[in-house]
Amino acid sequence: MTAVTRFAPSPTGLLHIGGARTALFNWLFARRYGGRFLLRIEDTDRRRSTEEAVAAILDGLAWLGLDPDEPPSYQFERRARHAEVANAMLEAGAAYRCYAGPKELEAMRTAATSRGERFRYDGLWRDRDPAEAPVGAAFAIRLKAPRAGETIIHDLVQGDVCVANTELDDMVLLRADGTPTYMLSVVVDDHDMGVTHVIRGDDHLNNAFRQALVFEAMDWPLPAFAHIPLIHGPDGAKLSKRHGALGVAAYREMGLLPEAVCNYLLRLGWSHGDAEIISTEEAITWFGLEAVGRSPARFDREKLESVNAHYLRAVDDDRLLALLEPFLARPPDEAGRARLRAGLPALRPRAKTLVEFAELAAFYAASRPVVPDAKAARLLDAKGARALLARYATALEDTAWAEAALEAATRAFATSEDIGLGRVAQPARAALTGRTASPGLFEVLAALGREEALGRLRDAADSLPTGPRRHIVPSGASERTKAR
RNA sequence: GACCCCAUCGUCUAGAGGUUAGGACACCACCCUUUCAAGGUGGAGACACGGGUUCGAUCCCCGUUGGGGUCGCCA
Repeated sequence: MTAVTRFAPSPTGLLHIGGARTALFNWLFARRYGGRFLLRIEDTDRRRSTEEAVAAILDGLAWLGLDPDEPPSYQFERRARHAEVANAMLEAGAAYRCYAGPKELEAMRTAATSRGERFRYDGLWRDRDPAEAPVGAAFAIRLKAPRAGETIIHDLVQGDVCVANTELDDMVLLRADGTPTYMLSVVVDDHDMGVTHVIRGDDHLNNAFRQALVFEAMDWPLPAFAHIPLIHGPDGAKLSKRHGALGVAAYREMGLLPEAVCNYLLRLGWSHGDAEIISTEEAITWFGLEAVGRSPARFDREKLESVNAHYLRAVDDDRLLALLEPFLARPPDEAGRARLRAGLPALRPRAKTLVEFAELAAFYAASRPVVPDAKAARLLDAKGARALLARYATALEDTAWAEAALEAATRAFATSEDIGLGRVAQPARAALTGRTASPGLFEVLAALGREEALGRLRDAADSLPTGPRRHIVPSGASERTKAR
């Protein structure tokens, strides 16, 4: 089988998470069956389509690595072809001219609503003698839909879905201004592009019936349909602005990795046994529409971040460093970058996102003097802490600068001071990182390097108490000054 | 409201007539421990309800309830 799939977004907003998943499934399906994945920008709504939205879609797909196999096509450019098909249908008697104006349609709609019915065009001009048409008036071309029987879609995900043709109305194919509607354009384009599998959101399932009618009217082969369940927000309703329907760019800014986003999205509505972390290669060999679930899934940010944490550990150092820099408050200097690189391994299991990672890594990138946060300051201001750090720095001076040796030296120092390891580790951590929580002390010391580490220790030993009320105290009295 | 779709732990899901109903995220406890993580061990936690079919239903059928989607000369 040679599959041709397509992703067909309308450029009226961001590439949101649902669209991204639709694109992913289409991309995967094409890869799986050695076919082609196409991108079609459905920009026939001229008022709402924007250049920025097109750019956002292209950028988003590129970031996710879901590149189309051919340059994107733009639906509006094919309007002449669409009109041609509409006219062919008119010729064939599969469509007719409708002269009903907006006011008449509105009346129909309100009448239907008041009767508690679903609005359907009532076929006013369907069988009317064209001779009665107002001369020179604008007309729309409507599909002459069957009025009896039923239409069945053999959906690859939803199964056979059947609807009575009385539910379907004579939809507009070509507007009064001569532009094609979505319903027409989609069918013509899917046919002309040779699309074999239409994989899209469940919200299009109802459209599939109408589109099937057009395929039928033109005697074109029907593509296979696969309507995948929508992604819902935490409250169970379709993901929308309400939940902050974010573009994929927002996920990048949250510090998420594209491979993590793809992995998470893949598992939303599709599964392969107990597999959770799935590489792209595995996804391509495993993916299939038969394993796509039928029920909608809720978006869970925590799980996404957990998947991201997993991928964060696997990113190689160079890429991670590059990824991290935009998230750092200020770009590190050469030495800072080297410290950061050395500190990477111990940081990896501690961050779920690049934002968190950058936050945790800041102390490596920053240069002296380290400014302690409130809790760290309290530790440093504790009685005897600064003097202890001074002695500790001295004790480390001749130590070989490697984790094991540093640990041995530190333990020996604690023993000589007759205190527990924590009593020296905690203030040292505060001096070294400015925080009370950090990677292990010895990892930090090693990554910082001898000069920087001893410098930071002595900076803290030499500085004055940093409590909220900073008074200048006579030297020697500092130990009695309580930080409160 | 009409039409269509859906229904297993809080969430994502495995399961395709017989299972102690499995895994993941989150949660709780313990272990490890210089802090925070990570890791390890353990725990709590689900088949919406009612009828069928069957020797036997999470699984098949019907209904109920609940949730969702669609009802444009938007896409």
